[in-house]
Amino acid sequence: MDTEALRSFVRAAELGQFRQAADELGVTQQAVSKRIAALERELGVRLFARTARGVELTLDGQAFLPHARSIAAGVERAITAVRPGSRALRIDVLGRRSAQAVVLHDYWRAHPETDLDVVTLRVDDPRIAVAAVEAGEIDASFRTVTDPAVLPPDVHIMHAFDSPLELLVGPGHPLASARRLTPAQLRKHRIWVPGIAPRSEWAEFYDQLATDFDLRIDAAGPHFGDEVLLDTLAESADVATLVGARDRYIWPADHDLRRIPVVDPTLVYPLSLVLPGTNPHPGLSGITAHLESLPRAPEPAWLPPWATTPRHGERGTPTARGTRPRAR
Amino acid sequence: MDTEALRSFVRAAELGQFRQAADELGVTQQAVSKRIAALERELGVRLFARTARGVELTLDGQAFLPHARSIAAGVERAITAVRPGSRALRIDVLGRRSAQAVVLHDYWRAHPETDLDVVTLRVDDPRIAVAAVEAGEIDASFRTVTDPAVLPPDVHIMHAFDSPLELLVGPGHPLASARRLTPAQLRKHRIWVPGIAPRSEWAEFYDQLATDFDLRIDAAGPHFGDEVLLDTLAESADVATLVGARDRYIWPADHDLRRIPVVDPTLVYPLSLVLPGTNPHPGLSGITAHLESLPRAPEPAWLPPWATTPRHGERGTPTARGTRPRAR
DNA sequence: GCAAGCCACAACCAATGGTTGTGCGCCCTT
DNA sequence: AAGGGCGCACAACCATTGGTTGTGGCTTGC
Repeated sequence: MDTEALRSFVRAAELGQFRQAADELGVTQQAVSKRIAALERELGVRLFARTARGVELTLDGQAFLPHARSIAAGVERAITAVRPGSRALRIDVLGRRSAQAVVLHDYWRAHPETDLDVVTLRVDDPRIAVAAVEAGEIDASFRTVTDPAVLPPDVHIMHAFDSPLELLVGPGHPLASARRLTPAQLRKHRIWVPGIAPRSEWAEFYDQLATDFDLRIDAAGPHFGDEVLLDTLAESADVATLVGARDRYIWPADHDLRRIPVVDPTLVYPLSLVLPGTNPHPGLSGITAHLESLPRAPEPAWLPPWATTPRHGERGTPTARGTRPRAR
Repeated sequence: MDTEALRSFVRAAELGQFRQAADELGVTQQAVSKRIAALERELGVRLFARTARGVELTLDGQAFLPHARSIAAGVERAITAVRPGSRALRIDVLGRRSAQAVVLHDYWRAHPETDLDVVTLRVDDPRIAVAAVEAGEIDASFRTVTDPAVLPPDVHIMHAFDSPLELLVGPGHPLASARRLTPAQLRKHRIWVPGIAPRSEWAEFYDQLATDFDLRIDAAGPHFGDEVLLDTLAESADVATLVGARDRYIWPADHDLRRIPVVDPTLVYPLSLVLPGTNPHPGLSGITAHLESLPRAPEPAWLPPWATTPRHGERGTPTARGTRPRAR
């Protein structure tokens, strides 16, 4: 099926004439006639009744019209999604089930008119993401640059939102029935976070976390996918992992996994957004405003030392907050 | 843009290989390669990065994929909407702004998975609608057959829902500030209902209404469209019309038209649905169940004598209720 | 009765979209 | 290091499509 034929059909149905539609579309009347005839042949039904003063829709044509409109609009959106120069807002997330994607989805549901495309760079190195933002291939990226020195001058970074961590354990784990946990209670338990690339933002985060609270965080081993991780957790009595509270993991109901909030202090993974300093995409301001409206994690909270952006309405360095949990 | 190329793109993106996609689609690998190349040329971007073991999506390809999926799904729905034999549920309404369309829209919003097409036969004669139902061109029609003798044996009719009437007047009309009106209060005022075909269900209804309540109902004159009617009402100090309470008329805000409920008794236009007795469309049962769940108009109510279907939970003939309003 | 307007058909031609055959590059094996 | 396997791209070829112009039939309105 040819989408040009669909557009011709829509226009002819709206105008009631092949001739006018043809003029608007810049082709001859005969071309429109052939396009419609081809559509009718392909569908096996008559779409128009030919009258003396033009055409009018048959019942099949009436039923077909809204679908044709919707397809033509979809084609339009698809083209704007990739059109070089003025394409739709494009944001890089680490995964479709991540809290980042959830936050973007929330924004899109509140502003459904936004042409927003969510993509994944499939690389761990934040420098590649920064380069992609700088080159304009993506309009923003949920990455953290722990060393601000690597940022080019026309690339900025902002705090996106706080992602409080929860412990994810199977039903046989000794902590499975806890309603909430403190970091101190995690001390003797093995926490397995596979698939962490060395020297990545996640590695640094877990290193710091393990040091500050004396935890047994095991980042070794390849990551065979979420399914393997979740299966392992479900069957094991001594393996736990940490997940973001807003991450959307999906597991079979019979796995009976439990998410347990960690509090006092809340362990916060601070997510950042890498953005271009010059010529940002016009749709980006809505996203940043939405991010700034999100509440920060509740106090007391622990954040890694490289989260140098001060929390709203606060003075002092977050590093000071980070090294020792502080009661509110 | 060719939708076959889009389907190829989606399948290739999902499988990560042109070869497999080509096998599934029943064409050669070279054909898929050419289709994708044509898409890329048309869009002006590269959709796939060619690797040694197949292909993987570029950022543009990632952004394009959900749109391509949505278009392909739309094409699928468009085809099922008209496919002879097993097409989508198709229901005839008198107009897109009528209460009938509103009720169908309500149903569809509650059951968005329903493939439902709303069409309009554009004829006044209910016998044509009955013939269309009998022939299977439409699956149901919101028409009223006042003489059941014309119904073929395999076509049925059911009460659909009650449509209480409201008076629609401009700001200069003497009744414009009323909160509600009784039929007796309408007696001296001219009520204009243009575009009523003689001997149609509407003509019979208004005839009966005028007789029973001694009203001045003027059904003469051609109907030049809703805009003309609404403009006339807005400017006139002595013309009013009747509209269904759920009809969706749209008028400019500065027209300042008012809808005034008519009560004591409520004037009810009883809408019916014409359906086939044999081989009804499988999706029809949901519609009829929805219609039966709708509340009847509040008592006291006036209905035309030919509304012979007894109201739920009532005995006796509605004709008796019709000739004289009865208090609850 | 005739002119005007609109759609369909015919003839023609360029371009498309499919095929088969082949070449190139990468990975993995030996 | 060499070679086979695999997967995509390019070339050549051909049937079909999708555009054009020209024309005819039909209805409508003057």
